[in-house]
Amino acid sequence: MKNQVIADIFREIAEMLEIKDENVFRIRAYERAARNIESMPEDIELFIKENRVKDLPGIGNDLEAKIKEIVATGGLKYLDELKKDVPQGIIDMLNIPGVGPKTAKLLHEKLGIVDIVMLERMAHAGKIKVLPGMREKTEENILRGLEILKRGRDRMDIKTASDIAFSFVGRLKKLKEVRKIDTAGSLRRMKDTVRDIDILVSSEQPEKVMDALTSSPDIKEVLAKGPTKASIITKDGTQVDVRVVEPASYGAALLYFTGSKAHNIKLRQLAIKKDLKLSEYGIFRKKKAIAGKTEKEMYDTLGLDYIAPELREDRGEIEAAEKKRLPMLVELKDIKGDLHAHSTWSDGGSSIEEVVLKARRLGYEYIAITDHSQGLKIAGGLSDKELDIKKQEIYRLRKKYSDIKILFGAEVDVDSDGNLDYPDDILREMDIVIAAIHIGFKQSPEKITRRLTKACQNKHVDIIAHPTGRLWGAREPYELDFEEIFKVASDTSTALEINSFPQRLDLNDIYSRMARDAGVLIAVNTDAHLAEQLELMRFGVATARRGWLEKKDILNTLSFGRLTQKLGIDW
DNA sequence: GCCGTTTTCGGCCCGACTGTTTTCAGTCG
Repeated sequence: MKNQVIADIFREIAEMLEIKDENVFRIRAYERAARNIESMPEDIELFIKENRVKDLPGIGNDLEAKIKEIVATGGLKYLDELKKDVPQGIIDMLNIPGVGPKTAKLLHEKLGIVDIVMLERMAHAGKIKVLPGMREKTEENILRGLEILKRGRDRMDIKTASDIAFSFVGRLKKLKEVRKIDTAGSLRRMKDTVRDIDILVSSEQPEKVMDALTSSPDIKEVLAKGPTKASIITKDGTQVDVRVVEPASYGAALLYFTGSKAHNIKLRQLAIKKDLKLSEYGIFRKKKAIAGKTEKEMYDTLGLDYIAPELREDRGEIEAAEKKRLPMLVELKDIKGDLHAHSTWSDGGSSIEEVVLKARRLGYEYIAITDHSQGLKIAGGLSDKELDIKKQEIYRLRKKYSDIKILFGAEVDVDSDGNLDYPDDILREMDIVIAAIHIGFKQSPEKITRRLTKACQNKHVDIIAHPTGRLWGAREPYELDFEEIFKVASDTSTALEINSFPQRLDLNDIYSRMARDAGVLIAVNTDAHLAEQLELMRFGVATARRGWLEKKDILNTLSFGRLTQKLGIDW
């Protein structure tokens, strides 16, 4: 899977060409290609094999050759050539908020600045404000940008972002000038990680909203403030962008502010084809506004079905909406139960009963209690004797709560050779068996792939949990031969999991879609270690939606009766 | 560098905010 490598190289080229002040459209061509390749739901090597690389949008003769070179050699001569002309230090300066290619180039040419350390020294020494087109303010802004860069504008996981946005929206909502308010941006699209928080407000008195916002006590810094738009940094270092529009433009602004950028660009191109103009204020024929109040109205006017925010990544959703062939995306209410939850029997913090009670409150038909297996000592894995006692406890609770089905199962460790941590005669007794890797992450992709396919081939295994092992901010996903895994999972009717934990969300959107296309069933589980964490399901469902999944693609949308048939549970 | 039911040449999404300007370039989303 070289998609990301290729995208990174193209993006690097685009940055260098910007510094070299090349034709902007040539630069955009590289950026566009990078975006497309990065987000495509198939492996680009497949396209090379089938000689269809040029079928990809934004790829012509030249980029096709470059893609082939990267896949064949791992590098690109053209990039090496560019690197001779453009010092890495200038590229690094582009990471400073407020510094773009023009400024970086000027700083390099006039002051010989080659890295960020040197830039900071020069700024403090007052050498920048004497350059043409620069004064005190510019120098201050560069220093401020350096501070922001140092503090790190890292991405947050979706739940953290969601929580911050929730409290922010809550406060702004109380203003009497605020008519409507929504979060937008990648948070509304439910991307797994989010960099900054976008909020859209509808109001007839934008200035008052701006004033209230920028004078709020939990704000550390105001980056920009105009009559309708402001960017601020909160005390915990999160950037929040707020835009205020009039009600007549609310839908257009929500559409624009939700993005993605690629989705917006494509919509605007579509508008141009129809002799219309699309902006955040509406859709215009000549000068006359013909849509803008709601998003639905905007899509209608373009001849498109309404596209859910989770799909707006320019991954074929606009074409599908034109043909009225968008998927009927799965919804949270379609989920009938959670098939992966822990209890105090292993490393969970809630008793089985607490988990069951929570599951009932969520209206589930069933809940699986799947504690760790014996080998995983650090997580309090259960021996076969303990399993017996736990089973008795589950039987007792089944009698007490007859309105929910409590499944007896385990999250069984897959050892470094692909063997399961319980023998078959124990697994046979379980309603549900989840296999997962918790050790040996550093093995070669081939070996990890073999471990997982071997686990799939065990007839007792129903689900593979968090297949790539990613822990956002802590552990990179391990590389796998997905084609092979999907094939074996499909052949053996083993479901792959979307794990709803915000640091996991693994499988991710792209791989979920690939898995589904390969005929693999998906299970959306929480892996809850506390009863309350059963509520994380909405993030897993969001990831499934981003992967274009429908109700029928997901194991735990089945009623209990259908589930027992599917899994061969003897109830 | 890509792309084409007006085109193989001449286009390429649209607008807000800032700082330096005296009408606009640079940056960002």
